[in-house]
Amino acid sequence: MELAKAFDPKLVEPKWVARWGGVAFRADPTSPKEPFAVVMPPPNVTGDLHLGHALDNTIIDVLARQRRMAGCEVLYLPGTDHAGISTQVVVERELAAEGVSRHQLGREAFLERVWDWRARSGGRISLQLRRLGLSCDWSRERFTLDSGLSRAVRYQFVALYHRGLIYRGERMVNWDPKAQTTLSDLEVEREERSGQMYLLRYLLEDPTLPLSNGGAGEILVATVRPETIFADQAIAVHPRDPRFAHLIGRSAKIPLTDRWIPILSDPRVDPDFGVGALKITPAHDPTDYEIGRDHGLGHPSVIDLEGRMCSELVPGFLRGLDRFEARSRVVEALGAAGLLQETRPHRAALAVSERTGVVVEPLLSTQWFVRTEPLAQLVLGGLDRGDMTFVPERWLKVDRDWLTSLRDWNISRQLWWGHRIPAWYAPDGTVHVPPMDRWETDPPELPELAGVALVQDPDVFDTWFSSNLWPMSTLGWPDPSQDFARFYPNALLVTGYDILFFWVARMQMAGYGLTGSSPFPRVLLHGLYLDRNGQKMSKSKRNGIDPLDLLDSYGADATRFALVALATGGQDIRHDPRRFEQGQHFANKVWNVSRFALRKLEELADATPLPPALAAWRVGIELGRPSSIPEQALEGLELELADRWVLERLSSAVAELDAGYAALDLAKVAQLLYRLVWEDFCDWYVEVVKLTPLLPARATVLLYVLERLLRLLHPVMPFLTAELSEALFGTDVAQAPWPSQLAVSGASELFTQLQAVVAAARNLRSELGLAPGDRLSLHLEGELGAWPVTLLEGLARAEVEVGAPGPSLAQVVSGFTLRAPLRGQVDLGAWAEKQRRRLSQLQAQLRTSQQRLSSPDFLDKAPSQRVAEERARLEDLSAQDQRLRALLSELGEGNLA
RNA sequence: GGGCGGUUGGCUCAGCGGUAGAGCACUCGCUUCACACGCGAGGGGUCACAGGUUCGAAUCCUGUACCGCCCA
Repeated sequence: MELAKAFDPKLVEPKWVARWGGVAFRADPTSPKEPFAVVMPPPNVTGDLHLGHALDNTIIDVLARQRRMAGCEVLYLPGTDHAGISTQVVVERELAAEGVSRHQLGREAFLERVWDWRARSGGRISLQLRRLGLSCDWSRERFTLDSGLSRAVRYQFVALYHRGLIYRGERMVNWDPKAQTTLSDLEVEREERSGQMYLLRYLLEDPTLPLSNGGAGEILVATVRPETIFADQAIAVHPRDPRFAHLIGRSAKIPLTDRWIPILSDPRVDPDFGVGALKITPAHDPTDYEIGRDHGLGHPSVIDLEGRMCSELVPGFLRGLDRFEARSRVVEALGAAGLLQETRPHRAALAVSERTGVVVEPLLSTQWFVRTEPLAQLVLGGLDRGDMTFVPERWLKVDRDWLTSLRDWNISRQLWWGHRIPAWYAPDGTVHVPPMDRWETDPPELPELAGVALVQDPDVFDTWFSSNLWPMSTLGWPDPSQDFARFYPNALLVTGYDILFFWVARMQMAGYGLTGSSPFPRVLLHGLYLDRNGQKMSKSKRNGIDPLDLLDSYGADATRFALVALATGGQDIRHDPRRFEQGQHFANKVWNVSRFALRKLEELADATPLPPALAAWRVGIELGRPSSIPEQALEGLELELADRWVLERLSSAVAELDAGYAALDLAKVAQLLYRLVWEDFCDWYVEVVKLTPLLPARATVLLYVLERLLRLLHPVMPFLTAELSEALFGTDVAQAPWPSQLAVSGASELFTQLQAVVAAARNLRSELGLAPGDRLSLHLEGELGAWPVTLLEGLARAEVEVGAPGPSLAQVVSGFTLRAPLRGQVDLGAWAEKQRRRLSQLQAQLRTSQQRLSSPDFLDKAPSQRVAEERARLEDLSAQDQRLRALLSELGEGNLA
C-alpha cells in the first residue's frame, strides 16, 4: 500500500463529509452507556457559516468525539434558528428592490416568500457545518419553526401566562422605526455619539419673578431632543436646587406654542445636567415617563411609528417630517423666535438598534412581557445550590449579577416571520389565551367562546422566546419522550460569552421555570473571534474572515487544530494565519510519519516469525484488509529502552489529555498532542527506529503507538485520522476506544539524560562544522555503566572512543563531559566566549541554589522533597561548574589550539 | 460611575508559587532512504510599573499606568 507524499485535505475530506453527514452518529436513547448530550447553538437558518459557529462547533465536536470514544452515548444535536428580525429585514430588502412592500404583498404571501427564501438558502449553513467534520446526529436536526418546536413555544407561553408570569401591558418600549418593531432591552446597544445640547427659553407666566437660571421672566431648559417639546408635559427641577425653589408650582410656556406646563420638583433630576431644569416628555423618554406617571401627567406622543412628526400638537410646518429633519427645523424656528439661548456640543449615549443600526425611539405601547423576576429567582436559587458551573468560573458572577437586576422582557415583535402569539382579543377588549388543559386549542375553537368575534394578536414572539427552549424543545419537550428522558438535562453548553444574557440566562430561566432544573450543569464560554488587529469582526467594517476560506486553504483538520489551539482560557481570539499554517504542517507531519511507519514495516523479513498481532496485521495489509493492533500485542515483547520510553510517554500523555478534557481545556489538549506527536514520537522515537533494521518487537510497538496516536488525535483532527486509521488499521477511529494508561515506567530518566547528551553532541557537530555524513568522534567522560552508548552513537552520528582526545571542543552536561577533537576551521575565540557565558549562567544558578540551601528558613519551611531536589540540583550544578571551569582553564592554557 | 479581561522574546500567544516556554520570524548548516508543510544547531525576554505576602513571586495580595470588553 502507498500513501501520497503529502496530506491533501481535498482528496480526503469529501468522502468523510459524505459519510458523517448522514446517520453515522445517530444517538440511541435506549443505550446503557452514560449519556452525553450537547446542542448546537443554532445558527441563523438563512445566514452563512461564520467563525463564531466554526469555533463553537469545533469545540463541541472535539468534546463529543472524545466522549464517544471514551464510551459515552453521545448526542450532538444540530439545528438552526429562524432569526426573526434579520431574516425578515433581508427578505424585505429583496422586496424593496422589486418595489414592493410586505404590506402590499400581504401577510400570507410574504411568509410564503420568506419560506421560499429559506428553502433556497436554508440548507446552506447545514452543508457548511458538515465541512467542519462535525459528528452531529443529523437525523435529529431541528429548526425553531418546526411544528414540534412551535408547539413548545406555544406551551411555554400558555403555561407562563396562566402562572401569571406573562402579562400584557402598556410600557415604554424600544421601537426600531426601520424594522418597524419593538425590541427587547438586550437588542438595543448604547453608542457614544457627539451631538448638541440646546438651551431653550421657556417663558414664565409672571415676568417679575426673581431670576433662576436665565434672564428675567424665563427658565432655561436643557434638551438634546428639541423636536419633542410639543409633547412636553412639565418642567422638572431638583427639589433642593435653590435656583428654582420659588418656581415650583408655577407655569412656563412651551416655545413655539401657546401651551402652559407646570414646573415641578423631582429628586430624579440631576441638578448638574445642563442648566438644572429638564423638560418632561413622558411619551418620548423612559425616565420622563416614570416621572410623568408619578406626577399624574399625560403622555401625548408626537412621533409616529415611522419616526415622523405627527399629532395636532405639532405645528403644521413640521408635521410629517422625519424626527431628525424636524430637529433642525425646530432649532431654526427657535432661533428665529429668539427662544434658543445656546447650543453646546454634547456627547450622549444613544440607543441604537442592534439589528438595523437606527436610533431607537422610546415609545409607549402595549406589548406582551415576561415577568422575569420570579424566573430569575429560580435560577439564582439553583446557582446558590451549585447546580451549574461555568468555565471560566468568572462568568458565574456575571450571570448572577444580570439575573439580579433584570427588567421585564418584551417578547412581542411587530414582525410576520416567527411564532404568532397565541392570544386573541374579543371586541370588548378581553384577552383570550388557550386554557392550560386545552393549550393546543385556539380560543375561537373553544365551545365556551362560540359566537365571539375573536381576533388573533398580529404579532410574533421574539426569536429568543423560542431559542430559550432549545435544549428542551429539540428533544421533544413538552411531550414525554425517550430522548428527553435520556438526554435532558444536556451534559454541557458551549457558546461565546457574548450571548450569555441573550441565550444562556434565558435558557436557564426556561429550564428552571418549565422543567424544574437547569438545562445543563456546565457552561463553557469561549472568547470572541477578532480580526488580526484585535477588532471585532463586523459586516460594516468588512473585516470578517470567512471560515470556508480557511477550510479551503488549510483543510478542516488544520482549521480545527488552530481554532482549538487559539481558544485559550476564554480569552478573545485574535486571528493569526500562522496558527492555521501550523495546523496544516502538523497534519502533514502526522500523515508522513504514518507513511514512514508503513514503509519501514516492509523491512520485516518474510522469514521472521512474527507475534500473532503483527502477523495478522501484515497479512491484512497485503490483502487490503488491515487490522488493529490490540492491547495484548505488547504482552511478552522484549522491549528496549526507546520502546519502553515511547510507551511511557504515550501513557503519561493520555493522563494529561484526560485531565485537559476534564477541565475542558482544549488548547492544552492541542498543545499536548502537538508535542507528543512531533517531539516525542517523530523527533525521538522514529529517529531511534531508523537506526536499526526493524525487529518484530519494535515493529509492534511502532504500530501500536501510531494507532493510539491516531486515536488521541482524532477528536481534534478527524479527517486525517479517519483516513489513516482506515488505511492502516482497518478501523473506524470515530468508534474506536479511547486509549488508556499503560503500566510501564522506569525508562524516562535514562532516556531524558540520553536526549541531553545527544543534544550536546549534536552541538559539537554543528560547532565543528561536520557534514551530515561525517561521524563525530566523541570522548565521553562520566559514569557509563549500562548507558545506551549505541543509541547515542546513532542519534548523534558519532563514534564513542576511549583515550585522550588531544585538542578538542567540549560540552559539559549533567553527568557527562563530551569532547570532540578539533578539526577544520573553528572560531575558538567565539567558542571560548560562549563557554564563558555558559559558565556565568551556571554559576548564577549555583549561587542561588547555595543561598537557598544555606538559609535555615528554606530548610525549615520548604517541603522536604523540595529540599532534597535542591540538594541534588546543587550537586549536579557544582559538578558541572567544576568541569566547565577546568575546560576553560585548558582553553586559557591554549590546549585547544 | 460599577464590573471583568489583558500587559511574558520581533509578531501571535501558552505558563499562573519552586531551574522562563511554543509557533512564526531571525542566524548558521543540511535534497540524512516519512515529511523542505522538512531536519540539526543557534541568537533573542530585568515576565508593564510600584509596594506587600512568602523560605521562595511571571505566578498570590494592594495600588498605579495603558489597552479592550460588559453593565448603568
